[in-house]
Amino acid sequence: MNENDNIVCTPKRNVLTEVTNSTNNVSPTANLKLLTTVALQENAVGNFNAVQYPTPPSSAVHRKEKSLQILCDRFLELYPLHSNGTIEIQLDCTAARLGVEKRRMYDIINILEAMQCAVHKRKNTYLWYGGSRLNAFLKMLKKEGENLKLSDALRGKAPKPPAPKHKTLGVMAQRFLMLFLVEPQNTLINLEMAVRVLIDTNNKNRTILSPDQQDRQHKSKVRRLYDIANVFISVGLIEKVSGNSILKKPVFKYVGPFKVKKPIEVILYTPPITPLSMLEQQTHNHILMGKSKRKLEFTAPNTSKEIKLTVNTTMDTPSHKWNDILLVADMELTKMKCGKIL
DNA sequence: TTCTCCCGCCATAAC
DNA sequence: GTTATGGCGGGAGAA
Repeated sequence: MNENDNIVCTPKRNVLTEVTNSTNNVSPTANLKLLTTVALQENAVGNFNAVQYPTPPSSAVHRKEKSLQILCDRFLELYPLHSNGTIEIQLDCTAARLGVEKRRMYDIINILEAMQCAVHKRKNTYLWYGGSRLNAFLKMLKKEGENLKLSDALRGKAPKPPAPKHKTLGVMAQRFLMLFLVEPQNTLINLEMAVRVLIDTNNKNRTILSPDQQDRQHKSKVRRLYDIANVFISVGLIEKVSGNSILKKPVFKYVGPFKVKKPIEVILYTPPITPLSMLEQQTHNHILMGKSKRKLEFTAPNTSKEIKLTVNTTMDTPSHKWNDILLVADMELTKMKCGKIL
């Protein structure tokens, strides 16, 4: 008898297919997902002391039920925007509680971090501020959007802002939001036009990209904006407006700063929403700036001057303005189509 | 057929 | 060297 016979071999990955009744091999990520589910079920029996979200078999879960918007909704149930003080978020635990892969948590937390709802504290750990600093940050974003002349860039009257080097998703989220903030209330923006403003077409790499590569890059950015838009909808910053007569594709409208999710949550969690003072901002700047090389462009207001600016909340924007913006969108799409043909 | 966007590979940063 | 993070695009469900 060989002594190696007593050594327990590492099980083959596809052994879990017996549990899932799948005939296919199980990837490492799928293994993790399954283990997470099993852990959840065991924790449900034990004392997990948390809201449980048992994960139904993937075959029973519709695509829409797994959307980033719904996932973010559930995330915000765990960590409300109106929570008092700061909460420490363990990313892996949160992913397990929501029954999703950790990768999906990065999608959400990166966007929320870009909105200063959270800050990366250390490995696997984020500090959750909720919406406490959102109002002040939106004012800063509006100012920055004006500096970047995004409103003019939207109409082709100004150069597009330079491409971000790091934290693309977060930076794109900030810039996407800027587009709404620099425009009057009820301005409709669609993803195609947003992408064309947010992507720097003059960067060096652009010149060596083939039309096919450019097309793929464009589509990739649109995909990212869908992700961002879904999180923004969940947060209550924007709404999807469908069924307009000019554009077939949905457009988005700013409805922020952010919504109160449910009446019961107002009772449980909601203090009055108060803009963060500059003093408080400065106190936390060292945390917000971080030391990561993967930085966001805008992390905190820099001057007291910026705090004086207000977000345009005019409610009586004339309806012809909608048509104006839709016309811009239509022109952008037409230009894109023509450019593609040429 | 096109739109929407989930999923997970894999490169890079962080440790 | 290992692990954490996040860019990216394939491809499948929804419209």
